[in-house]
Amino acid sequence: MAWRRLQMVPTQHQIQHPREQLTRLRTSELGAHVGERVRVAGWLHARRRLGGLTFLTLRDGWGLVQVVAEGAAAAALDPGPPAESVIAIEGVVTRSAQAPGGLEITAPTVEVIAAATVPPPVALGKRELKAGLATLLDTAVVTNRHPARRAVFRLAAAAMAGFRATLLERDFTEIQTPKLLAAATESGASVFPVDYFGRTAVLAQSPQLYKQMMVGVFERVFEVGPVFRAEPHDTTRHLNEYVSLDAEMGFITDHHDIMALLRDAVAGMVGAMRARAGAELDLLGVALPEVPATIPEITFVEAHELILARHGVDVRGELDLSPRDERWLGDWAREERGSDFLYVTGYPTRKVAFYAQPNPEHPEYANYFDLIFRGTEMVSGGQRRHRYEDYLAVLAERGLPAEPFAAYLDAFRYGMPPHGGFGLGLERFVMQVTGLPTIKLVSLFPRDLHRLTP
RNA sequence: GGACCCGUAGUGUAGCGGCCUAACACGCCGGCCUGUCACGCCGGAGAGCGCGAGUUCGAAUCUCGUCGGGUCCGCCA
Repeated sequence: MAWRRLQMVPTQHQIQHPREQLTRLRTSELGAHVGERVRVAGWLHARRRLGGLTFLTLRDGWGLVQVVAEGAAAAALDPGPPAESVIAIEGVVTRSAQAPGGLEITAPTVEVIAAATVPPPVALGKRELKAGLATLLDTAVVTNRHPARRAVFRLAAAAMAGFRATLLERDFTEIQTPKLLAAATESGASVFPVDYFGRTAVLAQSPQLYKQMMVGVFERVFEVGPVFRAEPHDTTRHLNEYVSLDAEMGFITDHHDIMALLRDAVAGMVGAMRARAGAELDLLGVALPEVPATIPEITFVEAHELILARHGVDVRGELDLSPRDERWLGDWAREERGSDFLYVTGYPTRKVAFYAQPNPEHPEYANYFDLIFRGTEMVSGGQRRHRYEDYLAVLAERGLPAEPFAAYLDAFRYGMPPHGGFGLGLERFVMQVTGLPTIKLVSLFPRDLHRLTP
């Protein structure tokens, strides 16, 4: 292992000009230190050797920087530590038109902090990762390091930050509801059972019931957290664990108040992606959507008529929209309304969850909406029922027992205002923004029908 | 749960009955190269074609089973 020679090579304790160890700078900070001798540390992203001249690319949590070694310094890097080894470099920040980004570090000394013991399974120093989905996911611990992969997750983080900021501005309180529950939060949905001290609990498939209860405490709440779905779905837009961005708010007139709130939340998410992750957007070549001041709205019934008129397919008897229908509606919104976003409102009451408030004038339709983003359903939301007796009636009508919902129903027994909210799938949003072909590439460690590791 | 597709070096692919003692690219190893930036050039190692059975004179190539992966639908975010 010839690179071990490096460990004998001068470290920061032995360099020619003994001094105290420099404070580590991030690669993103180097522009303010041109001409100074600095210390950077990170991963060995790439190496190009040209005889007496060696280029290293160092990657840290924020970016990349080129390091140029000549002469003896280059010889000391022959062959050097394997890719992805953790190294620290001290050298002079130099402005150079030839350097990527216009900056590079010259006259370096290289210290190996932790050598990689194997080469990465997929070459990480390339512009693109050449690996299939299964390889990418199975080796996510290292492939997620690639700048293009990391950028996706930074965008997700920016989206969450924008969501939080928007709701905090509007005096929402962030809450965390329990993920271990005694009973399913919504009827019919598949849940994961877990052993709870000898009893069977389930993983929360939605914060729905709890966030509604919390309207009784705070009026306005939101939550960013995981939800778990035991549905054995196997598609490019489903995960069995995903991040749900939930909001719930009291004293509304109807679902349109929620739709306006959601519009602002989405605009806040898009704005935060632009403000906080511009470099990542550039790297991925992502064009952010425009969020219209008012997102176009079409009713469920109108949507069916539209599909008949535009595509000659009669789905008027259906209780829902199929993925194909949603793609068609997305195309229509894009072409006819110039919007990537489209609200579909007024879903059939018997199709939506029991807590959905029916339209007072047309009780067969609910004050409910979906937000379609570029042809895929991204959000569901609406106005909830808020009267105790309405809940008793709907539970009875649907043949659901009241006992599992006792605490939930108590909230209404003790008085709740008209309220509503929504749940937005973070990964779906980021998938649609980035145009990635599968939602599994938007989750750090996706959980799907076949994958429980890593 | 239903329909369909695919499993070949570390990775991505080609080969689709004999020309395969399995090819190409990236990665890896060795050599040369002082401005690369998907560096370039030369050389090398690395798979016996997911696994099992069968058909055939002959199978990576055909059939069946099995395991693994994926796409679409249902359902949802």
